[in-house]
Amino acid sequence: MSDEFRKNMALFPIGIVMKLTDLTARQIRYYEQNELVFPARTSGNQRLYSFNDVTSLLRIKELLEKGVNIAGIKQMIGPNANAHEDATVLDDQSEVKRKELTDLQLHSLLKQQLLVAKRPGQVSLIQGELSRFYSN
DNA sequence: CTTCTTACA
DNA sequence: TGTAAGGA
Repeated sequence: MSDEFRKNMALFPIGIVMKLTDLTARQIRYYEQNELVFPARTSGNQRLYSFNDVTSLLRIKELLEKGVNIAGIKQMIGPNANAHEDATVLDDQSEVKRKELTDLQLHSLLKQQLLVAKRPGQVSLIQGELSRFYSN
């Protein structure tokens, strides 16, 4: 029940989100304009994204690549953001989709840890191991 | 150096 | 979407 809290904690700036999602700052801000994501702001007006925001962006990216437009995505995000195939053009098996989402979160988590450990000084216990799985 | 907004190609 | 400009 407190896990949700951490997932909703506004933690990373747009630069990190760019690496995590492979989206440009332009795109990320654009999606925000269209109310697809709602990042928090720092006192200095800097955007801060939560884990959930990153996950949302990854999902948005997915849908966009499948040919769904902003308006379409907007409609299927608020109400029931869970596994739903709008019978029209979406083709996912609820079971498979759920696993993919979990994997994306895991992927983000690992990358996040890598990034956090990169700055301070090479004092990470997992640095070596994880480095072999990610190019960034 | 990173991010922000606005505006134009 | 990309990118330049001008400020924080």
